[in-house]
Amino acid sequence: MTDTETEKTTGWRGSRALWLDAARRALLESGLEAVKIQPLASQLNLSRTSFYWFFKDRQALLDALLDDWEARNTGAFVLARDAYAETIAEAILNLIAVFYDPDLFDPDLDFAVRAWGQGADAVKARVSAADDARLAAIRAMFLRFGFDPTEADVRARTVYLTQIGYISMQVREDMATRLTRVPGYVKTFTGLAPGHSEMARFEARLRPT
Amino acid sequence: MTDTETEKTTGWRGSRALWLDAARRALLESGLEAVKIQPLASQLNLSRTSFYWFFKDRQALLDALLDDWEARNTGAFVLARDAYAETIAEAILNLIAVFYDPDLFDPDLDFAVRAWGQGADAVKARVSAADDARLAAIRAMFLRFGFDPTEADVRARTVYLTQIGYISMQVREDMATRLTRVPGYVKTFTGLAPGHSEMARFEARLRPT
DNA sequence: CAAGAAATGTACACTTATGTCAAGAAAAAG
DNA sequence: CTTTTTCTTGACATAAGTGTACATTTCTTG
Repeated sequence: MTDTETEKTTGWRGSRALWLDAARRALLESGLEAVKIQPLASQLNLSRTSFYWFFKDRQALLDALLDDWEARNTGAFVLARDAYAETIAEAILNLIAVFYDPDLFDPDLDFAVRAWGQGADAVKARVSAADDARLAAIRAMFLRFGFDPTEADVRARTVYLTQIGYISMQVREDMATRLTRVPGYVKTFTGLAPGHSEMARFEARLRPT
Repeated sequence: MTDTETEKTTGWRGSRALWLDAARRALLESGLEAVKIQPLASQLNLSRTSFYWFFKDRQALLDALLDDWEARNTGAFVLARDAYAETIAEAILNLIAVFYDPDLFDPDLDFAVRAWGQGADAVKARVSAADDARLAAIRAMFLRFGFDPTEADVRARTVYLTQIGYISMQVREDMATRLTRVPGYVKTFTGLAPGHSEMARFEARLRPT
């Protein structure tokens, strides 16, 4: 039960990570309602009660799931905030790149946790805390480029809420479609269109994905 | 069983509308998971099985709930699109007024339905359709004021997604706090700050709420 | 290869939900 | 005040989920 992060491969069929992964998949695809031990056991071809060797009860699984979300989707914003940028447009492009990178930010997971929070106050509180921290990071970017506090706040909100809105719409678009809108967004967000070299650098960065 | 919209007051304890209201409250406060017949019956102090006189089964209740959402949160956008406006700033203010008016648009219900859609494809489809219609209405506003199609699209998205994002964050702020950000939003959304008289007209409109 | 630890599975007890049926009470209509 | 329609309820059958106890298997280690 000592969770030292690095789970070495055992000869056993099940594992804590296996149940957790299955739980996350269920949460992503069908919401909290689908995170039930019995169905997960079927998917894993394991006896339902085997679960209780790894987790005390269902609540322990849900707690682990929330920790997992926080670990995955946090830090990306701090990364973007501290990234090098010569103009506000470049800074915003850095941020957008984070949103577009599945390794740094998982939009579906974020939405699923948000939906989950509707019914669970403890979850809602953690989501709120994350929102505050993220907004603060974005606001810092605008402040650094000389926007006055009030305007920095509103612009940061516009950037962040637009992303949360996009995530909440649960759209599935290919990268090409999304990219066509990026210059427009940057212009709207900052009041200034991005330069050609800035866009080129941005697109190059997205390529290896 | 003939549902002629105008439910007259009967001497009976229960009614279709009573169950539907309770269901909506449950959906709003705790999500779909809470929309169960047994708990609702307890809240209403009615026998659980009484429900089946008004609805065929649980699914029928959920269908009604979705119809209810569509009836409530549709049309508001068309209203805003067709409202009189001399400038794009005024047009956007008309739209924001719709979002801020609980009689025209219920943000919590919208979020709850969106969260519900995560697990139910049929629901997701209806939400998507609503999103498309709403985006189209907002895009039309920008087009009417001479924005070119690409820019109108991105700006419409920014406006709409910002709202959906705000709704999804489930924040509880008083009207005064929200109002302070409105001029900033209009400036970001349209590229032009609203005039004093425009803001005055907007605030006056919100007053009777 | 024996012994112990790690994981699995079976049986049981319990809870909460759904939906049907038929008996009955309460309004409304006559 | 009777009849009829509308609504209410309790009993039943069923399903899906939770969690505990204990026996059993399967790996790992000495």
